Amino acid sequence: MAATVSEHLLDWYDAHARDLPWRVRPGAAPPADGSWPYRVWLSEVMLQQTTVAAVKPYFEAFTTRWPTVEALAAAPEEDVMAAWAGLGYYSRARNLVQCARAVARRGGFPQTEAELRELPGLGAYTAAAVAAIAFGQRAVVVDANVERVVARLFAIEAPLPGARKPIRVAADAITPDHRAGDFAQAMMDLGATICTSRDPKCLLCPLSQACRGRAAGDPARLPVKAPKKPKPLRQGQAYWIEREGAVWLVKRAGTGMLGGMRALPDDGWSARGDGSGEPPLQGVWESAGLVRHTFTHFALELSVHIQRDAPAAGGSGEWWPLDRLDEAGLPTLFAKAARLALAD
DNA sequence: TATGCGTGGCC
DNA sequence: TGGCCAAGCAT
Repeated sequence: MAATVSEHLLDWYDAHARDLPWRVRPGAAPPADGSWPYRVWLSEVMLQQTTVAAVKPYFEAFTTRWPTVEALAAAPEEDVMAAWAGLGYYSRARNLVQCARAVARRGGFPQTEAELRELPGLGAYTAAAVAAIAFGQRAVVVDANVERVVARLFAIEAPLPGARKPIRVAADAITPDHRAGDFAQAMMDLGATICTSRDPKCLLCPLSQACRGRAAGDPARLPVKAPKKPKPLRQGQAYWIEREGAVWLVKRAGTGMLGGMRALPDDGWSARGDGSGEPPLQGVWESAGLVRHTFTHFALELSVHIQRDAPAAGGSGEWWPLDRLDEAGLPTLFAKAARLALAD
């Protein structure tokens, strides 16, 4: 049965694999210029909790600008953070630079799952995925797609996240010794295109005959998930300080929310509570309106205030030319606030 | 094990 | 339209 599942799936993958910029077709040779593990790693990090559609333009931009891990390792962290702006989960960008530098120092990516797991930003999933896809190692690759497929295939009723262990055991049991990388990608393609969260297309599924979730009826209810906590609503202020065709930008603290990213000055709002309401400058402020933005764990209503012809701004920051604002690498929240201020 | 951490698309 | 969801990691 285990062999049957992986064989059916690999046959399906040979015929239906998605064509993605970071992939080679099943059976084709990877690029011979040594960039293959780099491209696999970069795509896997970008794809953490992020959709294929969102990743594509970033992957193209990164691999054009930094074609090798050595090139990325030599880049200023600031440039990488700015290039990552808009993709979210910015600790990934900080870890990306640290990882690239560690890999460049040691002369290339390690090839075992255990060594990969030691690199910054590589957890259980990414280490297994890189080991399997880039180096052909047998590894048990479990992401949200695999969890969904396996929970349905074996009709695992226990709710996530508690069900992680039995799901992993089941995934291990169906993972083949050969073509582990193709198998992992096939499971993810199946989850993304057939065994989708809503409205799974069982009639097109190569595993439907073996699927206990389908046999039990209503496979879409699996996997069962624990209820989510409600998101609090926070209020905050942001300040657009303009002078002679430039705006005052600050850099946020290295860790935590939007860590290390350029930003507008604000009043210290956070997931824990509202901002102080205190502007960073004296003077008259004009209201530019409200930005609503929902993060993973809270929603924010950000009031944007404008001061033009401002005197020298205090604290640390930089005057950023308005005609190059798109190069500042503002995360989406502050890009929205900037649009509001510029439209005013 | 629970929590903090982005964003955009979907219905 | 608001909640859900998407190739998770660090602590």
